[in-house]
Amino acid sequence: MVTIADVARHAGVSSSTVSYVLSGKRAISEETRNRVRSAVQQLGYHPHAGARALAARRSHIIALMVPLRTDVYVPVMMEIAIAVTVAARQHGYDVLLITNDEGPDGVRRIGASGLADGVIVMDVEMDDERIPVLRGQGTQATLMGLPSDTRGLSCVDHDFVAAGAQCADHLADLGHREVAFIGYGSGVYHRHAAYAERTLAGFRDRAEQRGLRFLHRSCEGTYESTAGTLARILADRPATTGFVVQNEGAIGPLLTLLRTSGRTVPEDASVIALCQDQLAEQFAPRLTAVTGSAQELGRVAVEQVMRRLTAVNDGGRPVDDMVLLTPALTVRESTGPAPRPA
Amino acid sequence: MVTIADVARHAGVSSSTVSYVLSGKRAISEETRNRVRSAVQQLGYHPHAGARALAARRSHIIALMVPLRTDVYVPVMMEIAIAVTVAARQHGYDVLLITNDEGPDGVRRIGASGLADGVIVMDVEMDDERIPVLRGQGTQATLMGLPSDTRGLSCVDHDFVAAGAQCADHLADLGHREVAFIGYGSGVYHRHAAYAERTLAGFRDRAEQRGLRFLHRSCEGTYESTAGTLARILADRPATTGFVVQNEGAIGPLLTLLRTSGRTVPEDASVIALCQDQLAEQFAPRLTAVTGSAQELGRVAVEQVMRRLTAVNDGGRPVDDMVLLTPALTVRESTGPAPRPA
DNA sequence: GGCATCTGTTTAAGCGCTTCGACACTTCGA
DNA sequence: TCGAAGTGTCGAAGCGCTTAAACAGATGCC
Repeated sequence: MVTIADVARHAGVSSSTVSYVLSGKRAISEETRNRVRSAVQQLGYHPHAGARALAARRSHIIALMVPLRTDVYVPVMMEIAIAVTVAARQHGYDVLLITNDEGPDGVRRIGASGLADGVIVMDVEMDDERIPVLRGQGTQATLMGLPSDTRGLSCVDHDFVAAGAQCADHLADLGHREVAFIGYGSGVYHRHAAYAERTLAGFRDRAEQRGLRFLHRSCEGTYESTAGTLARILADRPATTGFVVQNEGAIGPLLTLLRTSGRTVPEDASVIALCQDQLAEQFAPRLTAVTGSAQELGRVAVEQVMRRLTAVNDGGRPVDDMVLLTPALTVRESTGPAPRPA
Repeated sequence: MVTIADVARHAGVSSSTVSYVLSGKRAISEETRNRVRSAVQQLGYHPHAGARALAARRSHIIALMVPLRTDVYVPVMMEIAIAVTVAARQHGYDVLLITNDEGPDGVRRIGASGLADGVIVMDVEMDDERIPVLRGQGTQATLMGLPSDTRGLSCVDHDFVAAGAQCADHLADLGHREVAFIGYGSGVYHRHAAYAERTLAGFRDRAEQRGLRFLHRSCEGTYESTAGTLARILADRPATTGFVVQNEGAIGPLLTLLRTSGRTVPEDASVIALCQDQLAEQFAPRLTAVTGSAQELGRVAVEQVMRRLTAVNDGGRPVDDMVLLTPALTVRESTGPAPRPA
């Protein structure tokens, strides 16, 4: 293994000089700097991570705590995880993957062992058990999601309320009067998952403002469940012409079922999906969709932790910031003007 | 921060004794052990990861290198990543997430810095650039995938050849004579992605053995692409009654298109999907599918690295093992006896 | 010319842990 | 009864790095 001492010897300087060249924390003459740099190159030197963490009391690692549960649309999580990793690397950080099943103890472990300098917590609940631990340890963290009490924490999330509102607006603008919101399975609402409740609230409020009659039905995302849900909707409100689907699994079945029941999209019924653009493009007709950027979410989360880290490092108090990313509505082929009532 | 010295003081022993209690590397009397353990509990001691890595020359971290690319079915990757993380924790290891875009340099960095003790590399190509680096550094690694030269490495993968063969067998058993294989987009084959080529080869060989007439067509996974692909297949071979789909995006469109063209599944046409069971269950009819377990893949990969790590640690030479996991065919509602020729 | 100041570099003291060798004491076998 | 072997604990060295403090030499100022 190549150590800093090897580099120092090779460049004819002391090891502290090498350290200063690499960290830039002290002025070093250009000549020395170049000698050191080329020694580093030639020897293929990489500082030993553990030694660095021990001496500098910073590991240059952030932990990403991901849910183990899979009732949420999983591809998005991977996209976020990758976005976080890429963004972190740009700050010289690596990402440690922790699963949710470790719970509060996981957060404790990471903080107490100095394994990570900061934590990004996904799938945050309103009254998350991990939050008190985070506060107690003074672990620098960013939450993806909005807990009830955000003091001392940074948060970032999609603006689900806005997403819901956009759906209502779009349908209202097209002249629809009776609309239905096909949500996640009932378990998700019983758990009070914030993203589900907030989307629904945003939709509901805007729908009321715009004078829409609307229905919310939960749906497990299988074909049968979707069939049942749709049947109930059409039984209760036969005049429904606008559909918003949040459960990705229900999209395909819904389109098939509408077609089967003799409704053409978008002539007879309009469908808006709350899902990734990539998915929305796969269907026929291509779906009008409201989408939040997973990339952006990951990037912002990393930036928030970094900001907190540098603040603490400079002896300051980190600012608690909180960012809501506005999702975008992309109009495609699945929405159109409401049909004239028969 | 609580250090080992604090624990030692609290328990009235030396810090080396604490270390031995925790690692179990030397015999310690039961009484002392208990005193130390309770001190650890009371103080909430967690060893400093960096210090430990420095002294023991093991970080207790394994790196997982995931592809940045997204033309592969992404949910599976997240499932694997989580399975790896959970399995690693059971061995006292944490998982560091690295993206493919760092390429060989990423592997070099991880190895040289002692950040991770071992690496699991996903999405391995036949002639992967990272392999020589791995060998050169003597980094302990497991590859997910089968490169051409596996000397000095452990590998694990789904047995795609078997998966393809199972599809052919199942269709042949049901009496189908003309079958079509709807694969990934042409880019995947141009890249010589092993999973795609091996599945196809397995299918092709078995289909020939069983005397099936077959066609392979690539497909991008959009509705249009699937429509085009199906149209070509039916134009070339109107008597085709068996379909195998590997591209997850093409499944929904294919079912819709078959229905639209007046073919009922499974009475007029049988469909087998190569995808996750969860996805297969979402369609109507539920799909007969050949599925490899992502969980299992992750678990085996971790076990392989662990085995190598302990071997090296005990001064031995790690054995190169290579495991192919046989996927399972689950018969559901989308396959049935071939229709009698009109 | 002498003193303060600035620049660039080195020296040395740890960071918190593991582990080798030493040591004290007990037990066993001949 | 004595030496050998085993058991349980400790002391101290050292892992590779950072960083405060010291230092040497050049520069500027009065």
